[in-house]
Amino acid sequence: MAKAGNMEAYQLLHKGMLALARAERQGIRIDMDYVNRKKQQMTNKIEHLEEDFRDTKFFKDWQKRSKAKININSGQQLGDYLYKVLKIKVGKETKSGMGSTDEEALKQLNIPELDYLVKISKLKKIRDTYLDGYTREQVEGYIHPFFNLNTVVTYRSSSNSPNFQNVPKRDEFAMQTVRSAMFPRPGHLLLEVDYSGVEVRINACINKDKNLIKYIKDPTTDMHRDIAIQIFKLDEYDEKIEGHKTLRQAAKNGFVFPQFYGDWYKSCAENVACNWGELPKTKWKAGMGIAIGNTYLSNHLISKGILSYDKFTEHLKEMEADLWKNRFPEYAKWKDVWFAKYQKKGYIDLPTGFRCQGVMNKKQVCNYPGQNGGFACLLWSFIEADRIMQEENWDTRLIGQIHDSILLDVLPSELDHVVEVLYRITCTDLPKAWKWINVPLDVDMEICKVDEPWSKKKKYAFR
DNA sequence: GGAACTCGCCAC
DNA sequence: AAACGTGGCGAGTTCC
Repeated sequence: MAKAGNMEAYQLLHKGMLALARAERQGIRIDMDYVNRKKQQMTNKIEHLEEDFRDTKFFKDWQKRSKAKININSGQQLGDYLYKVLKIKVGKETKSGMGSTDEEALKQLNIPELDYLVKISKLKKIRDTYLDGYTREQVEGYIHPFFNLNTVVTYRSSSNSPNFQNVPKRDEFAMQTVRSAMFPRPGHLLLEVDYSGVEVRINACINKDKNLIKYIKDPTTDMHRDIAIQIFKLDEYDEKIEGHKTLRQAAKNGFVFPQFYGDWYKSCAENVACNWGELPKTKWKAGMGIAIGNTYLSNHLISKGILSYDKFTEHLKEMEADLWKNRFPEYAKWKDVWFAKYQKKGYIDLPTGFRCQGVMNKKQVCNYPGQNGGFACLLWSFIEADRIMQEENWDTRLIGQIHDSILLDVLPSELDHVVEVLYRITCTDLPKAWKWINVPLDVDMEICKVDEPWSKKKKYAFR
Protein backbone atom coordinates (compact mmCIF):
# COMPACT_ATOMS: atom_id res chain seq x y z
CA MET A 1 0.00 0.00 0.00
CA ALA A 2 1.43 3.36 -0.96
CA LYS A 3 1.93 5.76 1.92
CA ALA A 4 -1.34 7.54 2.62
CA GLY A 5 -1.52 10.76 0.65
CA ASN A 6 1.65 10.15 -1.34
CA MET A 7 0.56 11.35 -4.75
CA GLU A 8 3.94 10.76 -6.33
CA ALA A 9 3.91 7.03 -5.64
CA TYR A 10 0.30 6.82 -6.75
CA GLN A 11 1.02 8.70 -9.98
CA LEU A 12 3.95 6.42 -10.77
CA LEU A 13 1.69 3.37 -10.60
CA HIS A 14 -1.15 5.04 -12.43
CA LYS A 15 0.90 6.45 -15.29
CA GLY A 16 3.00 3.29 -15.34
CA MET A 17 -0.08 1.16 -15.83
CA LEU A 18 -1.17 3.24 -18.82
CA ALA A 19 2.28 3.22 -20.43
CA LEU A 20 2.67 -0.53 -19.93
CA ALA A 21 -0.81 -1.10 -21.37
CA ARG A 22 0.33 0.60 -24.57
CA ALA A 23 3.29 -1.76 -24.78
CA GLU A 24 1.00 -4.73 -24.12
CA ARG A 25 -1.32 -3.67 -26.92
CA GLN A 26 1.61 -3.22 -29.31
CA GLY A 27 3.02 -6.71 -28.65
CA ILE A 28 6.08 -8.55 -29.91
CA ARG A 29 6.23 -10.24 -33.29
CA ILE A 30 6.73 -13.99 -33.25
CA ASP A 31 7.87 -16.01 -36.26
CA MET A 32 5.24 -18.72 -35.99
CA ASP A 33 6.70 -20.78 -38.85
CA TYR A 34 9.95 -20.94 -36.91
CA VAL A 35 8.14 -21.82 -33.68
CA ASN A 36 6.19 -24.67 -35.30
CA ARG A 37 9.28 -26.00 -37.08
CA LYS A 38 11.36 -25.85 -33.91
CA LYS A 39 8.70 -27.48 -31.75
CA GLN A 40 8.48 -30.40 -34.20
CA GLN A 41 12.28 -30.79 -34.27
CA MET A 42 12.38 -30.81 -30.49
CA THR A 43 9.55 -33.32 -30.27
CA ASN A 44 11.48 -35.67 -32.55
CA LYS A 45 14.61 -35.21 -30.47
CA ILE A 46 12.71 -35.82 -27.23
CA GLU A 47 11.14 -38.99 -28.65
CA HIS A 48 14.55 -40.34 -29.60
CA LEU A 49 15.98 -39.60 -26.18
CA GLU A 50 12.98 -41.26 -24.52
CA GLU A 51 13.40 -44.36 -26.68
CA ASP A 52 17.07 -44.54 -25.80
CA PHE A 53 16.28 -44.10 -22.12
CA ARG A 54 13.62 -46.82 -22.18
CA ASP A 55 16.26 -49.13 -23.65
CA THR A 56 18.58 -48.76 -20.68
CA LYS A 57 18.99 -51.31 -17.92
CA PHE A 58 18.22 -48.55 -15.44
CA PHE A 59 14.77 -47.92 -16.87
CA LYS A 60 13.91 -51.60 -17.35
CA ASP A 61 14.71 -52.30 -13.72
CA TRP A 62 12.74 -49.23 -12.61
CA GLN A 63 9.69 -50.41 -14.58
CA LYS A 64 10.04 -54.01 -13.38
CA ARG A 65 10.06 -53.00 -9.73
CA SER A 66 7.17 -50.57 -10.04
CA LYS A 67 3.51 -51.51 -9.72
CA ALA A 68 2.21 -48.80 -12.03
CA LYS A 69 3.35 -47.60 -15.44
CA ILE A 70 6.35 -45.30 -15.08
CA ASN A 71 5.99 -41.66 -16.03
CA ILE A 72 9.53 -40.56 -16.81
CA ASN A 73 8.55 -36.90 -16.27
CA SER A 74 7.67 -37.53 -12.65
CA GLY A 75 10.30 -36.43 -10.19
CA GLN A 76 8.32 -38.06 -7.42
CA GLN A 77 8.34 -41.50 -9.05
CA LEU A 78 12.04 -41.15 -9.77
CA GLY A 79 12.73 -40.08 -6.20
CA ASP A 80 10.81 -43.08 -4.85
CA TYR A 81 12.82 -45.45 -7.01
CA LEU A 82 16.22 -43.90 -6.28
CA TYR A 83 15.85 -43.31 -2.56
CA LYS A 84 13.29 -45.93 -1.45
CA VAL A 85 13.66 -48.87 -3.83
CA LEU A 86 17.39 -48.63 -4.58
CA LYS A 87 17.94 -47.11 -1.12
CA ILE A 88 20.56 -44.65 -2.39
CA LYS A 89 21.58 -42.28 0.39
CA VAL A 90 19.90 -38.89 -0.08
CA GLY A 91 22.39 -36.12 -0.83
CA LYS A 92 20.47 -32.97 -1.56
CA GLU A 93 17.03 -32.54 0.00
CA THR A 94 14.05 -30.48 -1.13
CA LYS A 95 12.57 -27.81 1.08
CA SER A 96 10.13 -30.29 2.57
CA GLY A 97 12.86 -32.82 3.32
CA MET A 98 12.35 -35.27 0.46
CA GLY A 99 15.25 -36.53 -1.64
CA SER A 100 15.85 -34.03 -4.42
CA THR A 101 15.71 -35.03 -8.09
CA ASP A 102 16.89 -31.75 -9.58
CA GLU A 103 19.81 -31.63 -12.00
CA GLU A 104 22.41 -31.09 -9.31
CA ALA A 105 21.12 -33.95 -7.16
CA LEU A 106 21.03 -36.35 -10.11
CA LYS A 107 24.56 -35.41 -11.19
CA GLN A 108 25.90 -36.25 -7.73
CA LEU A 109 24.54 -39.79 -8.03
CA ASN A 110 26.87 -40.58 -10.96
CA ILE A 111 24.32 -42.69 -12.81
CA PRO A 112 24.97 -42.07 -16.52
CA GLU A 113 21.43 -43.06 -17.60
CA LEU A 114 20.03 -40.13 -15.64
CA ASP A 115 21.67 -37.79 -18.16
CA TYR A 116 18.85 -38.74 -20.53
CA LEU A 117 16.28 -37.44 -18.07
CA VAL A 118 18.16 -34.19 -17.54
CA LYS A 119 18.45 -33.64 -21.30
CA ILE A 120 14.78 -34.47 -21.87
CA SER A 121 13.55 -32.10 -19.19
CA LYS A 122 15.70 -29.25 -20.52
CA LEU A 123 14.23 -29.71 -24.00
CA LYS A 124 10.70 -29.97 -22.62
CA LYS A 125 11.14 -26.78 -20.63
CA ILE A 126 12.07 -24.88 -23.78
CA ARG A 127 9.35 -26.45 -25.90
CA ASP A 128 6.46 -26.43 -23.44
CA THR A 129 7.03 -23.30 -21.37
CA TYR A 130 8.35 -20.95 -24.02
CA LEU A 131 7.63 -21.99 -27.63
CA ASP A 132 4.29 -23.58 -26.81
CA GLY A 133 3.41 -20.60 -24.64
CA TYR A 134 3.90 -18.34 -27.67
CA THR A 135 1.70 -20.58 -29.79
CA ARG A 136 -1.01 -20.43 -27.14
CA GLU A 137 -0.82 -16.68 -26.53
CA GLN A 138 -0.12 -15.27 -30.00
CA VAL A 139 -2.73 -13.29 -31.89
CA GLU A 140 -2.00 -12.87 -35.58
CA GLY A 141 1.69 -13.53 -34.97
CA TYR A 142 2.10 -11.16 -32.00
CA ILE A 143 2.31 -12.02 -28.30
CA HIS A 144 1.00 -9.47 -25.81
CA PRO A 145 2.62 -10.20 -22.44
CA PHE A 146 0.92 -8.59 -19.44
CA PHE A 147 2.98 -6.37 -17.15
CA ASN A 148 1.39 -6.18 -13.72
CA LEU A 149 2.05 -3.55 -11.06
CA ASN A 150 -0.25 -5.03 -8.43
CA THR A 151 1.32 -8.40 -7.62
CA VAL A 152 4.73 -7.87 -6.04
CA VAL A 153 5.37 -6.91 -2.40
CA THR A 154 8.15 -4.48 -3.36
CA TYR A 155 6.08 -2.76 -6.08
CA ARG A 156 8.23 -4.26 -8.78
CA SER A 157 6.35 -5.59 -11.82
CA SER A 158 5.53 -9.13 -12.81
CA SER A 159 4.68 -10.47 -16.26
CA ASN A 160 2.47 -13.30 -17.48
CA SER A 161 0.70 -14.86 -20.47
CA PRO A 162 3.44 -15.29 -21.53
CA ASN A 163 5.96 -14.19 -18.92
CA PHE A 164 8.25 -11.83 -20.79
CA GLN A 165 10.64 -11.50 -17.86
CA ASN A 166 12.15 -14.99 -17.77
CA VAL A 167 13.18 -15.65 -21.37
CA PRO A 168 16.36 -17.81 -21.35
CA LYS A 169 19.60 -15.88 -21.57
CA ARG A 170 22.47 -17.69 -19.81
CA ASP A 171 22.12 -21.13 -21.41
CA GLU A 172 23.31 -20.62 -24.98
CA PHE A 173 21.14 -23.31 -26.59
CA ALA A 174 17.98 -22.27 -24.76
CA MET A 175 18.68 -18.61 -25.47
CA GLN A 176 19.17 -19.23 -29.21
CA THR A 177 16.15 -21.49 -29.50
CA VAL A 178 13.69 -19.18 -27.74
CA ARG A 179 14.96 -15.74 -28.68
CA SER A 180 15.21 -16.69 -32.36
CA ALA A 181 11.39 -16.65 -32.32
CA MET A 182 11.13 -12.96 -31.38
CA PHE A 183 11.36 -10.29 -34.07
CA PRO A 184 10.71 -6.59 -34.52
CA ARG A 185 7.98 -5.53 -36.94
CA PRO A 186 9.09 -5.98 -40.59
CA GLY A 187 11.71 -3.39 -41.57
CA HIS A 188 12.37 -2.51 -37.92
CA LEU A 189 15.00 -3.44 -35.34
CA LEU A 190 15.11 -4.35 -31.66
CA LEU A 191 16.89 -2.14 -29.11
CA GLU A 192 17.31 -2.92 -25.42
CA VAL A 193 18.23 -0.19 -22.93
CA ASP A 194 19.51 -1.62 -19.67
CA TYR A 195 20.22 0.24 -16.41
CA SER A 196 23.60 -1.04 -15.24
CA GLY A 197 23.77 -2.10 -11.60
CA VAL A 198 20.76 0.01 -10.72
CA GLU A 199 19.86 -1.88 -7.53
CA VAL A 200 23.36 -1.46 -6.14
CA ARG A 201 23.31 2.24 -7.04
CA ILE A 202 19.95 2.75 -5.34
CA ASN A 203 21.19 0.89 -2.28
CA ALA A 204 24.19 3.21 -2.18
CA CYS A 205 21.83 6.23 -2.24
CA ILE A 206 19.95 4.77 0.71
CA ASN A 207 22.71 3.33 2.91
CA LYS A 208 25.22 6.04 1.92
CA ASP A 209 28.22 3.73 2.32
CA LYS A 210 31.23 5.80 1.28
CA ASN A 211 33.19 2.89 -0.14
CA LEU A 212 30.25 1.67 -2.18
CA ILE A 213 29.64 5.20 -3.49
CA LYS A 214 33.28 5.52 -4.46
CA TYR A 215 33.07 2.34 -6.51
CA ILE A 216 30.06 3.78 -8.33
CA LYS A 217 31.45 7.27 -8.87
CA ASP A 218 35.05 6.45 -9.82
CA PRO A 219 35.14 4.73 -13.22
CA THR A 220 38.73 3.59 -12.69
CA THR A 221 37.57 1.33 -9.85
CA ASP A 222 35.72 -1.96 -10.21
CA MET A 223 34.19 -3.66 -7.18
CA HIS A 224 33.79 -7.07 -8.82
CA ARG A 225 37.38 -7.02 -10.06
CA ASP A 226 38.69 -6.18 -6.58
CA ILE A 227 36.62 -8.92 -4.96
CA ALA A 228 37.78 -11.41 -7.63
CA ILE A 229 41.39 -10.54 -6.85
CA GLN A 230 40.71 -11.14 -3.17
CA ILE A 231 38.71 -14.38 -3.60
CA PHE A 232 41.20 -15.99 -5.94
CA LYS A 233 44.36 -14.34 -4.54
CA LEU A 234 45.34 -13.01 -7.96
CA ASP A 235 48.64 -11.15 -8.24
CA GLU A 236 47.15 -9.02 -11.00
CA TYR A 237 43.85 -8.79 -12.81
CA ASP A 238 44.10 -8.66 -16.59
CA GLU A 239 41.00 -9.40 -18.63
CA LYS A 240 43.23 -10.40 -21.52
CA ILE A 241 44.45 -13.38 -19.49
CA GLU A 242 42.32 -16.46 -20.15
CA GLY A 243 39.88 -17.10 -17.31
CA HIS A 244 40.18 -13.76 -15.53
CA LYS A 245 36.87 -12.44 -16.90
CA THR A 246 35.21 -15.66 -15.74
CA LEU A 247 36.68 -15.19 -12.27
CA ARG A 248 35.31 -11.65 -12.16
CA GLN A 249 31.87 -13.00 -13.17
CA ALA A 250 32.19 -15.65 -10.48
CA ALA A 251 32.98 -13.02 -7.88
CA LYS A 252 30.06 -10.87 -9.00
CA ASN A 253 27.33 -13.50 -9.39
CA GLY A 254 28.63 -16.07 -6.90
CA PHE A 255 29.71 -13.85 -4.02
CA VAL A 256 28.97 -10.11 -4.19
CA PHE A 257 25.31 -10.21 -5.21
CA PRO A 258 24.40 -13.20 -3.03
CA GLN A 259 26.13 -11.48 -0.08
CA PHE A 260 24.19 -8.29 -0.76
CA TYR A 261 20.97 -10.33 -0.73
CA GLY A 262 21.94 -11.86 2.62
CA ASP A 263 23.45 -15.19 1.59
CA TRP A 264 26.24 -16.77 3.64
CA TYR A 265 29.75 -17.91 2.86
CA LYS A 266 29.08 -21.66 2.57
CA SER A 267 26.65 -21.32 -0.30
CA CYS A 268 28.86 -18.62 -1.85
CA ALA A 269 31.76 -21.08 -1.77
CA GLU A 270 29.66 -23.57 -3.73
CA ASN A 271 28.59 -20.89 -6.21
CA VAL A 272 32.10 -19.72 -6.82
CA ALA A 273 34.10 -22.95 -6.79
CA CYS A 274 31.65 -25.52 -8.14
CA ASN A 275 29.52 -23.48 -10.52
CA TRP A 276 32.07 -21.05 -11.88
CA GLY A 277 35.48 -22.55 -11.17
CA GLU A 278 34.33 -26.13 -11.78
CA LEU A 279 36.31 -27.40 -8.83
CA PRO A 280 35.20 -30.47 -6.82
CA LYS A 281 34.37 -30.48 -3.09
CA THR A 282 37.53 -32.39 -2.27
CA LYS A 283 41.24 -31.92 -1.82
CA TRP A 284 42.48 -30.42 -5.04
CA LYS A 285 45.05 -31.85 -7.42
CA ALA A 286 46.94 -30.14 -10.22
CA GLY A 287 45.01 -29.66 -13.47
CA MET A 288 41.53 -29.20 -11.98
CA GLY A 289 39.02 -26.44 -12.66
CA ILE A 290 38.91 -23.84 -15.41
CA ALA A 291 42.01 -22.73 -17.31
CA ILE A 292 43.69 -19.59 -15.96
CA GLY A 293 46.34 -18.23 -18.31
CA ASN A 294 48.70 -21.16 -18.90
CA THR A 295 47.70 -23.05 -15.76
CA TYR A 296 44.56 -24.27 -13.99
CA LEU A 297 42.54 -22.77 -11.17
CA SER A 298 43.44 -25.61 -8.79
CA ASN A 299 47.18 -25.18 -9.48
CA HIS A 300 46.92 -21.47 -8.83
CA LEU A 301 44.95 -21.81 -5.59
CA ILE A 302 47.23 -24.59 -4.31
CA SER A 303 50.22 -22.31 -4.96
CA LYS A 304 48.49 -19.76 -2.71
CA GLY A 305 47.99 -22.27 0.10
CA ILE A 306 44.31 -23.06 -0.63
CA LEU A 307 44.70 -26.81 -1.01
CA SER A 308 41.11 -27.96 -0.82
CA TYR A 309 37.48 -26.98 -1.01
CA ASP A 310 37.34 -26.86 2.80
CA LYS A 311 40.23 -24.38 2.86
CA PHE A 312 38.49 -22.32 0.19
CA THR A 313 35.31 -22.26 2.26
CA GLU A 314 37.28 -21.01 5.26
CA HIS A 315 38.79 -18.34 3.04
CA LEU A 316 35.31 -17.19 1.99
CA LYS A 317 34.24 -17.12 5.64
CA GLU A 318 37.02 -14.61 6.26
CA MET A 319 36.04 -12.71 3.12
CA GLU A 320 32.45 -12.46 4.30
CA ALA A 321 33.61 -10.95 7.60
CA ASP A 322 35.96 -8.63 5.73
CA LEU A 323 33.25 -7.56 3.27
CA TRP A 324 30.94 -6.28 6.01
CA LYS A 325 33.50 -5.21 8.60
CA ASN A 326 36.07 -3.46 6.43
CA ARG A 327 34.88 -3.05 2.87
CA PHE A 328 31.30 -1.85 3.40
CA PRO A 329 30.96 -1.13 7.14
CA GLU A 330 28.41 1.65 6.68
CA TYR A 331 26.21 -0.63 4.59
CA ALA A 332 26.33 -3.22 7.40
CA LYS A 333 25.51 -0.58 9.99
CA TRP A 334 22.62 0.68 7.89
CA LYS A 335 21.12 -2.81 7.81
CA ASP A 336 21.04 -2.96 11.61
CA VAL A 337 19.61 0.52 12.03
CA TRP A 338 17.09 0.06 9.22
CA PHE A 339 15.83 -3.24 10.63
CA ALA A 340 15.58 -1.82 14.15
CA LYS A 341 13.47 1.03 12.77
CA TYR A 342 11.15 -1.45 11.06
CA GLN A 343 10.79 -3.48 14.26
CA LYS A 344 9.74 -0.35 16.08
CA LYS A 345 7.26 0.93 13.46
CA GLY A 346 6.04 -2.20 11.67
CA TYR A 347 6.61 -0.80 8.21
CA ILE A 348 9.31 0.76 6.03
CA ASP A 349 8.95 3.99 4.07
CA LEU A 350 11.02 4.12 0.90
CA PRO A 351 12.48 7.18 -0.84
CA THR A 352 10.17 6.56 -3.81
CA GLY A 353 7.18 7.30 -1.56
CA PHE A 354 6.08 3.67 -1.26
CA ARG A 355 5.50 1.92 2.05
CA CYS A 356 5.97 -1.80 2.72
CA GLN A 357 4.27 -3.23 5.77
CA GLY A 358 3.51 -6.60 7.29
CA VAL A 359 5.64 -9.34 8.83
CA MET A 360 9.12 -9.27 7.31
CA ASN A 361 12.47 -10.72 8.25
CA LYS A 362 15.70 -8.73 8.23
CA LYS A 363 16.74 -9.82 4.75
CA GLN A 364 13.42 -8.75 3.30
CA VAL A 365 13.45 -5.44 5.14
CA CYS A 366 16.96 -4.72 3.86
CA ASN A 367 16.42 -5.94 0.28
CA TYR A 368 13.11 -4.28 -0.48
CA PRO A 369 14.38 -0.68 -0.80
CA GLY A 370 16.86 -1.58 -3.55
CA GLN A 371 14.41 -3.73 -5.42
CA ASN A 372 11.69 -1.10 -5.17
CA GLY A 373 13.97 1.78 -6.10
CA GLY A 374 15.62 0.02 -9.02
CA PHE A 375 12.32 -0.79 -10.64
CA ALA A 376 10.90 2.66 -9.85
CA CYS A 377 13.77 4.15 -11.88
CA LEU A 378 12.88 1.88 -14.77
CA LEU A 379 9.18 2.66 -14.57
CA TRP A 380 9.73 6.42 -14.40
CA SER A 381 11.93 6.17 -17.50
CA PHE A 382 9.41 3.95 -19.27
CA ILE A 383 6.64 6.47 -18.62
CA GLU A 384 8.76 9.35 -19.93
CA ALA A 385 9.81 7.47 -23.05
CA ASP A 386 6.18 6.51 -23.68
CA ARG A 387 5.08 10.13 -23.27
CA ILE A 388 7.68 11.48 -25.70
CA MET A 389 7.00 8.65 -28.15
CA GLN A 390 3.38 9.85 -28.41
CA GLU A 391 4.18 13.54 -28.33
CA GLU A 392 6.69 13.28 -31.17
CA ASN A 393 4.64 10.73 -33.10
CA TRP A 394 7.31 8.07 -33.23
CA ASP A 395 6.79 5.00 -35.35
CA THR A 396 9.13 3.34 -32.82
CA ARG A 397 7.31 1.53 -30.00
CA LEU A 398 8.07 0.46 -26.44
CA ILE A 399 7.21 -3.24 -26.39
CA GLY A 400 8.42 -4.62 -23.07
CA GLN A 401 10.31 -4.25 -19.84
CA ILE A 402 12.41 -6.61 -17.73
CA HIS A 403 12.80 -5.00 -14.27
CA ASP A 404 15.80 -2.86 -15.21
CA SER A 405 15.63 -2.77 -19.00
CA ILE A 406 13.33 -1.51 -21.75
CA LEU A 407 12.80 -3.24 -25.09
CA LEU A 408 11.93 -1.13 -28.11
CA ASP A 409 10.83 -1.97 -31.65
CA VAL A 410 12.58 0.80 -33.60
CA LEU A 411 12.14 2.35 -37.04
CA PRO A 412 15.76 2.48 -38.29
CA SER A 413 15.56 6.13 -39.38
CA GLU A 414 14.51 7.05 -35.82
CA LEU A 415 17.26 5.05 -34.11
CA ASP A 416 19.71 7.89 -33.40
CA HIS A 417 17.00 10.10 -31.94
CA VAL A 418 15.46 7.29 -29.88
CA VAL A 419 18.86 6.41 -28.41
CA GLU A 420 19.56 10.04 -27.55
CA VAL A 421 16.19 10.49 -25.87
CA LEU A 422 16.40 7.23 -23.91
CA TYR A 423 19.90 8.07 -22.73
CA ARG A 424 18.82 11.53 -21.61
CA ILE A 425 15.71 10.28 -19.79
CA THR A 426 17.47 7.48 -17.93
CA CYS A 427 20.73 9.15 -16.97
CA THR A 428 19.98 12.91 -16.86
CA ASP A 429 16.27 13.60 -16.42
CA LEU A 430 15.58 10.99 -13.75
CA PRO A 431 18.33 12.05 -11.29
CA LYS A 432 17.12 15.63 -11.76
CA ALA A 433 13.53 14.65 -10.97
CA TRP A 434 14.41 12.54 -7.92
CA LYS A 435 16.78 14.48 -5.70
CA TRP A 436 17.48 11.48 -3.46
CA ILE A 437 19.37 9.84 -6.33
CA ASN A 438 22.80 11.19 -5.50
CA VAL A 439 25.02 8.80 -7.47
CA PRO A 440 25.35 8.77 -11.28
CA LEU A 441 23.12 6.38 -13.22
CA ASP A 442 24.28 4.58 -16.33
CA VAL A 443 22.80 2.43 -19.10
CA ASP A 444 24.04 -0.21 -21.53
CA MET A 445 22.39 -0.72 -24.88
CA GLU A 446 22.07 -3.78 -27.09
CA ILE A 447 20.79 -3.92 -30.63
CA CYS A 448 19.87 -6.27 -33.46
CA LYS A 449 20.15 -5.44 -37.15
CA VAL A 450 16.98 -4.76 -39.15
CA ASP A 451 14.71 -7.85 -39.35
CA GLU A 452 16.95 -9.90 -37.07
CA PRO A 453 15.60 -11.84 -34.07
CA TRP A 454 16.33 -11.09 -30.40
CA SER A 455 18.91 -13.88 -30.26
CA LYS A 456 21.22 -11.77 -32.44
CA LYS A 457 21.52 -8.80 -30.11
CA LYS A 458 24.98 -7.27 -29.76
CA LYS A 459 26.42 -4.58 -27.56
CA TYR A 460 25.65 -1.14 -29.02
CA ALA A 461 28.34 1.52 -28.63
CA PHE A 462 26.01 4.51 -28.59
CA ARG A 463 28.42 7.00 -26.99
C1' DG B 1 -13.01 -32.08 -12.83
C1' DG B 2 -10.91 -28.29 -10.64
C1' DA B 3 -8.32 -26.13 -6.60
C1' DA B 4 -4.19 -26.24 -4.13
C1' DC B 5 -0.08 -28.12 -3.29
C1' DT B 6 5.22 -29.43 -4.29
C1' DC B 7 9.04 -29.39 -7.20
C1' DG B 8 12.00 -27.68 -10.56
C1' DC B 9 13.72 -23.92 -13.44
C1' DC B 10 13.63 -19.57 -16.16
C1' DA B 11 14.54 -14.24 -15.29
C1' DC B 12 16.29 -9.84 -12.55
C1' DA C 1 19.95 -19.99 14.88
C1' DA C 2 19.79 -20.22 10.18
C1' DA C 3 21.57 -19.59 6.05
C1' DC C 4 19.40 -15.63 -1.12
C1' DG C 5 15.53 -11.24 -2.20
C1' DT C 6 11.32 -10.90 -6.02
C1' DG C 7 8.37 -13.25 -9.50
C1' DG C 8 5.62 -17.02 -13.40
C1' DC C 9 4.70 -21.40 -14.98
C1' DG C 10 4.55 -26.51 -16.36
C1' DA C 11 4.09 -31.20 -14.66
C1' DG C 12 2.79 -34.26 -11.27
C1' DT C 13 0.09 -35.11 -7.42
C1' DT C 14 -3.52 -34.97 -3.85
C1' DC C 15 -7.76 -33.61 -2.11
C1' DC C 16 -12.55 -32.42 -2.39
